[in-house]
Amino acid sequence: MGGVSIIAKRLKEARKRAGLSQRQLGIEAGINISGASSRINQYERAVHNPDPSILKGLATVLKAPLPYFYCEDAELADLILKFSVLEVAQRKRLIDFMDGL
Amino acid sequence: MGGVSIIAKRLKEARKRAGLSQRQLGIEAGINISGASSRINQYERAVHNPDPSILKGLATVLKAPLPYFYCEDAELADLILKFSVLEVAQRKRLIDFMDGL
DNA sequence: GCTCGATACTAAGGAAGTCTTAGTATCGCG
DNA sequence: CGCGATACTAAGACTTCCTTAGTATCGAGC
Repeated sequence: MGGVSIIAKRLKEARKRAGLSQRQLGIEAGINISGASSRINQYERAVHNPDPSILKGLATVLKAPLPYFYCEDAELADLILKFSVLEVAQRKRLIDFMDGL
Repeated sequence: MGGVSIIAKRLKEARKRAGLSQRQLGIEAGINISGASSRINQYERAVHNPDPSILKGLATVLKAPLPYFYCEDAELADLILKFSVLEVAQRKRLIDFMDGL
């Protein structure tokens, strides 16, 4: 079977990177404590899809930009993650470089 | 007032660029003809939020990557759009450049 | 290999959202 | 103005998510 949704995959990926449990992630993102574990689990298994406003909170905890979670292409996902930690001046240089390609 | 959701904004932006009506966009993306106009309108006004699977269809018609529609940061939005039209070799060069920053 | 706590996972109904339908408002132009 | 195309809206049918309660699985220590 092809794939769980891309959100599910990226979410799990980012949560592991952050070293959090499903429950911890949910709580830190402001989800009601009693449903936190179940909801994050449902998201990671693509039983349900978090809407952008929820995912934004998770993204903040996981220190990744929201668009990252919708990225099927691995290269683009990588680009987005790395871009998000660049300084303003470095971003400018990167964009200038790209415009010159 | 602050803002309609970022999806709404980017959707309208991209549809205008493509020169399509709300109805046309919906139909080309495979939405049932009788509800196409109303649904795209609801998305652009953030009355309702399209889920990723629907938005993917719209993204294809509008020739933009899915993550673009979730991008609040204008620079990152621009980066994503431009990256999506690069050749494989150019993408590689861009990523190498970024890794060296 | 047993126990215990933590973590992962699941079913099901109530709660909250979307989609469809039908229709009104507005715009552009002859 | 009159007409077609486009934009927009309300509301009920319909679909999906969120909460609750509970089971399964894993790992560490004994």
